[in-house]
Amino acid sequence: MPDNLLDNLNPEQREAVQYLDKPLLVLAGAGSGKTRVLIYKIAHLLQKGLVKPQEILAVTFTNKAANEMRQRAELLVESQITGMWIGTFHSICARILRKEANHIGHSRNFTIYDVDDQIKQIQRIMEFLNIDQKIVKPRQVQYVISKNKNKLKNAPDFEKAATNFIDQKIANVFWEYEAALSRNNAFDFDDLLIKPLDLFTQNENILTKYQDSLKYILVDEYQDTNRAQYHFIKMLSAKHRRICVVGDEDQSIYRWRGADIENILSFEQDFPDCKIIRLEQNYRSTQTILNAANSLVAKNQQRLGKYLWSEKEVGEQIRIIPAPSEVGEARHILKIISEMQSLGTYTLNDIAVLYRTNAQSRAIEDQLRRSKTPYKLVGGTKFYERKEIKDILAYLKLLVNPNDSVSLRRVINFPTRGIGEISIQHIENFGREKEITLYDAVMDAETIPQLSTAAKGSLKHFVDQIENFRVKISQITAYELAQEVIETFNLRSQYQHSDMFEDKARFENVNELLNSIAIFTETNADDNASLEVYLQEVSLLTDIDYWDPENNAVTLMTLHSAKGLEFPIIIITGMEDGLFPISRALENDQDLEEERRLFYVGMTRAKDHLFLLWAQRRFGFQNSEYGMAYKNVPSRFLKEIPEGYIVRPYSVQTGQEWDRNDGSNHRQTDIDFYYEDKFITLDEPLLDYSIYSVGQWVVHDDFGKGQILGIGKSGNGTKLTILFARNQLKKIIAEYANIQIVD
DNA sequence: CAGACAAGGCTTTTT
DNA sequence: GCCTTGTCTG
Repeated sequence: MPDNLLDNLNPEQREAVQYLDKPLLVLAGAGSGKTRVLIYKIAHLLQKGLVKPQEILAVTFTNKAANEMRQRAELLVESQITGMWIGTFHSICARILRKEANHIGHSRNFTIYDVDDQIKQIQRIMEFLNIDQKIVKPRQVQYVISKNKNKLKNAPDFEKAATNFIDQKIANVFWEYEAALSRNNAFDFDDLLIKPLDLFTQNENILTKYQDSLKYILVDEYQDTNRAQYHFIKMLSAKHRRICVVGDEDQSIYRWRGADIENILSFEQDFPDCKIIRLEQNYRSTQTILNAANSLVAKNQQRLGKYLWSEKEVGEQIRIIPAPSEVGEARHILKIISEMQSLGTYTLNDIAVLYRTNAQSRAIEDQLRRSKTPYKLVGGTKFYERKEIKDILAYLKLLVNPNDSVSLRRVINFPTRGIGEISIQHIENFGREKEITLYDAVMDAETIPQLSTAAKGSLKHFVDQIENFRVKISQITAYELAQEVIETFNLRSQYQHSDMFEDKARFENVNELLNSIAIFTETNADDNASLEVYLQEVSLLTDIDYWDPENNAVTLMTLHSAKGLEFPIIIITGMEDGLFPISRALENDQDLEEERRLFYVGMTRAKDHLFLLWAQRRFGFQNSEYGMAYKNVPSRFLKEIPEGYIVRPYSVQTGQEWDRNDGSNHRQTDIDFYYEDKFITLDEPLLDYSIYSVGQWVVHDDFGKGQILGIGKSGNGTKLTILFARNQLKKIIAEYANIQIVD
């Protein structure tokens, strides 16, 4: 164990590590070594023998960060750290609920519902309550319920506040929803945070137990805590008050999820005797990048304020690059990648492409694939949300928790066993009458008069199979069980002999899932290797937890996912008003400030080079029209960066600017422009599956000359959106109309 | 009751 | 534009 543990820290970091007995707020700017402080603090506490590992509660933002933190602390103290409470709020709360479930009417084998499960449950309730799902949308109901639970408002609270018809309906669903989850022995994501609060409030002895045993509390990314999380740590630290929160109000980007920036802004009021330490030296970015980011975020009103400085070199200017379209933007990314690689100091791992919305990845992926550039995509369709994976997990969840009616409904006729929607209705009605769970109703299928003999036989067989497996849970490993379940119910073989590309991918995904269960079984000690723990942990994993920084490839992800990471080269795409900042945030200052913080987070991920790209036209939804290309205006944030830090290319737009409201026949010329003294031509067709391309001029028999604004499919035909003279916007099927391309 | 096809809705960001 | 959902047909 090294005695000079603290020598690697700067004075402020060292002070933060050694300040132990009172509440501490560390305001840590981007790249100022806050993770370092947390790791050294854990190591320091353990090395001095001040606390035992199981007496530390350390909350991180991702599971991945938790693992890394533990491993790096282990390196410092030169021994294994076991038993420490480290993880995300959600995983720590799940751990507590597992231990204490019986005190709040659940058992430890509870199921965790994701948004998809929640919506399924809500739909069933709405069917039961005869609420028209076209008028009140289940997705909306889920959103409202979650939003309220986030604010610690329960069904009675919501009902009291409900004034209009729709809210009253939602209130009814809210009540039923809570009852259903309770019957199902299930928690949703919000419950994981709320239920421990109920537990602590209702059982003072349990609260005391945790207050006494968790002697030191550390919270990372404090600016992104919500009300429930705030109460959670406040309750636990109330007695000993040995709490250290680390955060940066300028990086608060989860307001939409209930995060309350007030939690960090008002920490001083909550803990009047607290100490505040500012970490303002940035070790990550060049002075140019840092100064530009500082200037940007200084436009925000809601902040405590700090000014980051760096001893790193001035570095290259930030490059702003306009592209004609999202395809052009993607091609610029290729150019940047090859230019950066030609410097000889960077690998593909050093490059990340960031964007505001997941949908933007498509065009970029497309170009990367064509140029055979390896890339890794974070986010999008998450692994555990894929149908084939959810099917298998639903079987496993049902085995562990037969009360879970959402999972039961998912698998009761998959693979098909002749139990259709009508039969399920009969079973449900029966269960409701007898006040028994859906699974118990299925077990009693024999006595349900409305069911056909075939259905009864099929259900009997199904129940026998499930019961058989339930006995095995305690006898064989989670991996063996999953394997047998997959074999028995044909959950893999049905994808095996298919020629379809999707099925091949599904087959591989099933193998990958089995692999992950195998790893879990191997790496966890007996009592923690149970199927129930696996299922609960897996529900809380996110895509970033799988991101492999080693595997040599460019990383693609949302700006949100990039939080906490750093790369030598950052390319931020879609710097357009309406996309970033996103249109919905333009309406109020608070949302706009959050967008600005998000941009700040993106900029400060960069160590050496920063590129900001925008597309003059972009396909996709905009102005509530889909599949259309619209002219974009560069992001207002670009103007907020002082000119000295940026370099803009010279665009050779010889013609007038493109304007879809202008019926005149000028040709689009923004395909070509100068960039850093080089003349770049993007002369490949934008969409190579069609002889048509966006921007092309065509002649139509009736409408005359027009310009193609959008290309799409309609059945087997090609649907063209064309702007003709006198502002006539027409959608035309190319194969039926007589369209000539004008050169 | 299951598969095929058409219409409708929808995108911020995620535990 | 895409994906999910609903409806029609065998």
